Amino acid sequence: MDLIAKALTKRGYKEDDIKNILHDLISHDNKRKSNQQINDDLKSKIREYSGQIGQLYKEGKQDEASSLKNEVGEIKERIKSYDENDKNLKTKIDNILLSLPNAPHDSVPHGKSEDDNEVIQNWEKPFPNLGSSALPHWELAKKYNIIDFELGAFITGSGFPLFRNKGSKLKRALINFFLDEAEKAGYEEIRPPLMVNEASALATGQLPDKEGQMYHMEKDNLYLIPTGEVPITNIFRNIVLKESDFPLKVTAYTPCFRREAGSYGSDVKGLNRVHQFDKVEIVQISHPDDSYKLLDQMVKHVEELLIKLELPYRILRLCGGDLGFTSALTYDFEVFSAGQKKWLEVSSVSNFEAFQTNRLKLRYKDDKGKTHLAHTLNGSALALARIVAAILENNQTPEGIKMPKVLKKYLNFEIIN
RNA sequence: GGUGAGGUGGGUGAGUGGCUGAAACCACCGGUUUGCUAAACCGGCGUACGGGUAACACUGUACCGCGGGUUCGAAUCCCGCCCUCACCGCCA
Repeated sequence: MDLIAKALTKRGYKEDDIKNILHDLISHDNKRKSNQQINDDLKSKIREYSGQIGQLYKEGKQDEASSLKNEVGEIKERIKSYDENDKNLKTKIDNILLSLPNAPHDSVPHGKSEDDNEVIQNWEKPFPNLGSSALPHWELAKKYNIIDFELGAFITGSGFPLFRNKGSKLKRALINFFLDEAEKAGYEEIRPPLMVNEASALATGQLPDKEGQMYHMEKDNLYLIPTGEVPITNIFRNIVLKESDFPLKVTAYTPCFRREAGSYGSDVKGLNRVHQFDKVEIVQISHPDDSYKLLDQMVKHVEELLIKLELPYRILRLCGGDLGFTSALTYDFEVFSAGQKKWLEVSSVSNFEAFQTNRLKLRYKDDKGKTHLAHTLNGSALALARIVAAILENNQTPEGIKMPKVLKKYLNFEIIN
């Protein structure tokens, strides 16, 4: 309970709210326990009696049997109310628990908003010097006819850009590059469904927290995935692993769909924030003892990608107030996009500890045969839209936009002009 | 979408409404035995929520796809839903 209070405080909950939540939780739970004890006793009585009734019938003692029957009938009435009570309490408890965010790791800084995030690794080298003629990516996109925002808006709506020509090829190249790098790092590549059911969305914690951020198909009660994390992690729903299975590493390229309700202004200009974007996601299922070591590994992996793409980047540790609902510790990666002179978030690498596995029922047996919850981690490696924006802006020259060398083997051109 | 069959423990697979938390076999774990291996034999082998314990042990309840119902009593009967398989229809 102290842990919950501490966790919520760090996330910026008000003291009174915390008190109320805890009070409800404890009193409901106590009630449920005492309830269950009485109820179990009653049920056990019924089992005993019905056994006896059967016996009595065999012996032909109808009268005794029917008087017992009456007694069972009375007990059943009582059980009914206990059962109902139990159900109510359980849904109350579940609702509270589902609404509680994960507990932040000790290293998570205090703070209310993104302004309080801690820069743990800054960019020390100079930024690209483009002079005064530098264009933002949406103008470059138009100039070279590689992304058509208007056409995307015409077909679907704003925030659904249409990539064409070398823009389209650049995306394909990046996806292949990211997947190849993930494979080299030992991740199994999969192609998951892009829609998930309610159970899956609950298990990874998108529901109930992100209800309004997902596209929902009411008719079939399916959700368009907001990130590959959801289908990938749900591979492991309801599974008991052996200790020797760890770590499990899976990667996938998927489009991601987000409603981004409430966003506006320069934040959503061009590729900065879109409703559909491509992402290569990496996920690890870990032994609890190793998860922070693996988190560092994943951070390293993402950093390596940015270095290879020759993009200026910095790494932030999210503060309590900015930390995602499901995460215990998150590192964000931002790249500097020189046309806008702006940091763009391109990756988020998180350790969820047992938050998701609790909902997933993803456990493992230790050598004594006891089951424990595993840990889950994931990260974007990487999210495409903003990477494309940064590549376009940072690499622009009077002759055209130069492609990063590392993409050479994936592209049949070296410059967009 | 239509019709039919089916969903039982890690797997295969029994199961007349009470003696079934569930046979048997396989897998798995522990043990005995024979030079090793193999085999044979013996024992163990689910999850959740309670009680209990220092921790075990032990113990109550629930769970045979999910949710309801009938009954003194349900894996077993009834209803709804979901899923799987087969065939048909439609279709990239």
